[in-house]
Amino acid sequence: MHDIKFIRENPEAFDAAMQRRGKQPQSSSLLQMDSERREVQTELQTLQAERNEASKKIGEIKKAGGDAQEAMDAVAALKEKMGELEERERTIANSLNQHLAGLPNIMADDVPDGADEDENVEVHKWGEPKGDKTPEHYEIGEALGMMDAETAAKMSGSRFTLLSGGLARLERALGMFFLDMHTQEHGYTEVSPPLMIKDDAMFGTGQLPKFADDQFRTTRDDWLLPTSEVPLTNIVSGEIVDEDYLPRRYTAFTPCFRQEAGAAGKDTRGMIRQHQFYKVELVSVTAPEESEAEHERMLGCAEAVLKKLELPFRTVVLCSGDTGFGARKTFDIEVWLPGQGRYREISSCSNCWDFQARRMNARTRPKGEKQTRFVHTLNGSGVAVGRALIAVIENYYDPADGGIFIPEVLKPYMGGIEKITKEQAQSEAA
RNA sequence: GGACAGAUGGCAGAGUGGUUGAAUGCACCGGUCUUGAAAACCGGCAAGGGUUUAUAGCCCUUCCAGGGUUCGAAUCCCUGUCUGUCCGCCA
Repeated sequence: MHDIKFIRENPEAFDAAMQRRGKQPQSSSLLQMDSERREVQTELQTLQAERNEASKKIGEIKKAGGDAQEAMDAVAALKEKMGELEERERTIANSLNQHLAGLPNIMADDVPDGADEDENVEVHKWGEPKGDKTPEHYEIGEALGMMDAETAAKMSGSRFTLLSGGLARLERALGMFFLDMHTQEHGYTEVSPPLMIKDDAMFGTGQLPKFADDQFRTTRDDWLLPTSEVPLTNIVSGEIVDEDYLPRRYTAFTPCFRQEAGAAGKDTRGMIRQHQFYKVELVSVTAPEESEAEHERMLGCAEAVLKKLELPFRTVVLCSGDTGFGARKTFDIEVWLPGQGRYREISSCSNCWDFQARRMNARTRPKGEKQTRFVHTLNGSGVAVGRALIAVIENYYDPADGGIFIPEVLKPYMGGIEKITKEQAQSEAA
């Protein structure tokens, strides 16, 4: 959500910022609504002042036992005009707010210009991709008998997968491992949030009103969370957080639900793009001047888990055309998938600045000061569990027998086994 | 799902139609006292908006939200949301 005052004072800067988002200049129409609103407001307030004054007098006359009829008639005459102005003010204000709520965040100056993901700029690279092409994860999983899209489709339709045996456990192991890293080594507080979310909270993080089509809705008009960014960030909605308690760092391991409405035909095979997937999310709430450093820190936390898994990755800063609605700046981490022979997104870390905080009215008050200010919010995947599973399957694939080696750090979570194999699946089935 | 109760400033909590934007306590800020601190005492302390060179003044709005009654609403009426308690059902 944008601050109309900022737009009033910096109309050119605002238009330039929207232009980077591929939007027409907005300020003149916004400011016209704004000045019209203020005009109506001033007029209305003059009448309200008159009414208040007269009402006070009526009270005094009545108290003294006099006849206030004349004064009462005078006030009654004001009412019609006031009702009209109130109605106009409400209409203009609603329209202004709707426009403001639909505009994306202003991007940071160091976000590179670019049209789409091809123009993202690499900032880190870690690990050496193995040259050998492997089968894709779903080929490996199906061959093992532990990844079954058909059975999932039977009960749930397309874009669902049923995992079993070693792969089901591997998914769980990844989630546990990420959570333990972030809580024990990175200082995040583990949260187990609700998965059904109300309109207001979805508005707060920016999924509404523009992206309703990407979400699932329940029969009681809740939304299924598309990411635990929503509940984790909304922890501070409507709050005034003591600045001594910042930064706050939350993490959660939850399913995420997405329609993938705009992705028809993309990644239709396998687990890359599903209606339901697990993700470990990181959310930070910081004082305004801390958020840029926190953004780098958060990125480091996400990269750390991939390093521990020894999965090659590269990190890019998203260009202007690829940066999401609520973000001021976003890093994506892309993990190497030997089955596809390319890097694929596994984490997205965004600094939202005060954009979400304004929408959800999340503030902080420096100690001893009267004035509150909006917090900054950040979110990042730490990392997407479903895609991490794919990466492990392909990067730890053993072409000799079609099995999957267990990464060292996951062994404690896998009952100490070294490898997932087909024999294992069969013996478990037997 | 049924019944009842409630929603007031950072927090707790008064306030049932007329100088109530709101008692009181806590927290916070300034001061007196003190070597310093604590205690005690004195004073201050809501937010948003309009107007404005102004963080001065003046004005408006806000006691969950939206509508209504009234010259006038925190206070009365209706609708909605949320919270709590009890009952039912239930992992």
